[in-house]
Amino acid sequence: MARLKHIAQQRQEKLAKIRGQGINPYPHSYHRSHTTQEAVALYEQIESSPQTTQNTELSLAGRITAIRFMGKIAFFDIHDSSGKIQAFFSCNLLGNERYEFLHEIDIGDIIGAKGKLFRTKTGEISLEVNDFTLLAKSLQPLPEKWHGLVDVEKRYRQRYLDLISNEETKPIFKLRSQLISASRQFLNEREFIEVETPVLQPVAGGALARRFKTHHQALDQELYLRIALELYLKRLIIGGFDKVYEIGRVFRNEGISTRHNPEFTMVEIYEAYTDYNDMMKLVEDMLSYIAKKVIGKTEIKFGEELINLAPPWQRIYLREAIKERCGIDFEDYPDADSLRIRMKQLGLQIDPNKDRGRLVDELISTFVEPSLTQPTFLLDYPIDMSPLAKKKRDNERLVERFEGFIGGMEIANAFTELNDPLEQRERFHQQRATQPTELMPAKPGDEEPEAEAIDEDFLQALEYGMPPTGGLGIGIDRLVMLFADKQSIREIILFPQLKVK
RNA sequence: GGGCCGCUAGCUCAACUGGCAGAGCAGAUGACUCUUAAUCAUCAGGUUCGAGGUUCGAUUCCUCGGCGGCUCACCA
Repeated sequence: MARLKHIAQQRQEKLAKIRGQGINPYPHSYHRSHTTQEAVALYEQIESSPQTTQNTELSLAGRITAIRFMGKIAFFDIHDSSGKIQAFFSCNLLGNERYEFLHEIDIGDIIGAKGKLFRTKTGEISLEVNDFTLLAKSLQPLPEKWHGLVDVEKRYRQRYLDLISNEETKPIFKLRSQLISASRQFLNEREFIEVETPVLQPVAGGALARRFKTHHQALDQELYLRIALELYLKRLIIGGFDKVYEIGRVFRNEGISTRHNPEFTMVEIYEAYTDYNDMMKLVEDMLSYIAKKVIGKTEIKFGEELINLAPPWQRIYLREAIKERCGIDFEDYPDADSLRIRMKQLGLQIDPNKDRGRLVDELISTFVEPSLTQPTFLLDYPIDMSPLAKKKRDNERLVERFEGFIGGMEIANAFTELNDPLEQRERFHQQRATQPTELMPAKPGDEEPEAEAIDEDFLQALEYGMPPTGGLGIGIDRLVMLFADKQSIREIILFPQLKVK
């Protein structure tokens, strides 16, 4: 009883009272004729065309978010997913008994109401209710009406309350939905086919990240949650689907931050007989298509910046970008040790376990990434950090890879896919050899090394022959952050990962 | 995992240098036939995140722990 406090207890008493009157506080269904938004639009239309003064009865339903009694009349605010409308109740119209029953209704309850639309003296379109039905009794008090729910932790843990009481939350997730939907449209229009590949994988590859491990009982087999979509989508290219994509969740067992959630959504796109140049074109076209579709223009505001997504985006060679910003030409440092020494000279604190690829990555994120506000492609990465990309046509130490940056965030990653099965095998082995220790089992008690079991099944697939292919990955969450102008990934994921209390 | 900051009524926030833990909203009761952060009157509502410690006395100071925010590391 201490936990089920005062208000909840009072509401339970009301609930019992309602049941005592033979009323079911949780009926099975209710047929509404309009959403609140449709109702408001309907009345505006009726007003603007005087000849059709037909004002018919309609029925609405939603959650009560405010109650204002004024003696023998009352005003309730009713919210549904489309918006809000005011309901007007009067003792005259409802009769004493039904009017009195209104006192059993609380803020937070769901009701259905029938009546005709009108404008109040102060000009608000309202429903003059001649009949109403309780559809669900609420037993918990809602957050305060004026400030809403401010406590960030509660907003994430009880997202439904955030959605109910903070008006600005719902549009973010509508935007997210539209963005994903526009991505599908774009790709479908270009005759890509959408596929679904395993989330549970015996060998989770395609990226460098710690995995989540799980176990299948019946098979008595270890499985991993996927960390990328890549290796299965390439199998489909080999299988003869020339244009495939998948939008799906991937899982990375890494740190959590304002830009990282353990599970996040990626779209990966593969197209046979293209290379990374074609993929650049695809990213530009796709993002400006999405922008036009979702917000009607290619300019977006992100923080203080105005970003224009219209193609063509700036293209910079990675080597030049790094050299320009910190004076280091990574081509002068062919191994991790020499590069590390050079970086230490700049006052950087360097993790001694980092291999050359990771050191270059650190140069990017320290010196280059933050300044890439306008859409920019960084081109041609060192081979060390890209085991799945094909070498440059004229440089053995670089691969045909680009990353797309917007608003200082990495949004896209793409390469001309490596399709030489023997070289791929060799690169996997090299990668495993330089694997930093932190990807190895953390505790001595852990079983087999987690890092880089080689995906033999994938290598076998490659041996059957994969056409030259361009591949592209786009982080949907980052894209939503950009479009929603949010600096934290938790604001654009409905239920971000939090510790269990 | 490290650093900094935060946690007080259902919600939003106060409480000076350590001295009786308070307000608004939400709730209950009453008044009110056009309100909309309705208004007015009355009432109720607390393990001050948890456990220790210092003190005559702790929301306040100290230690440990929990959860969160920002940030660094890892990563995308």
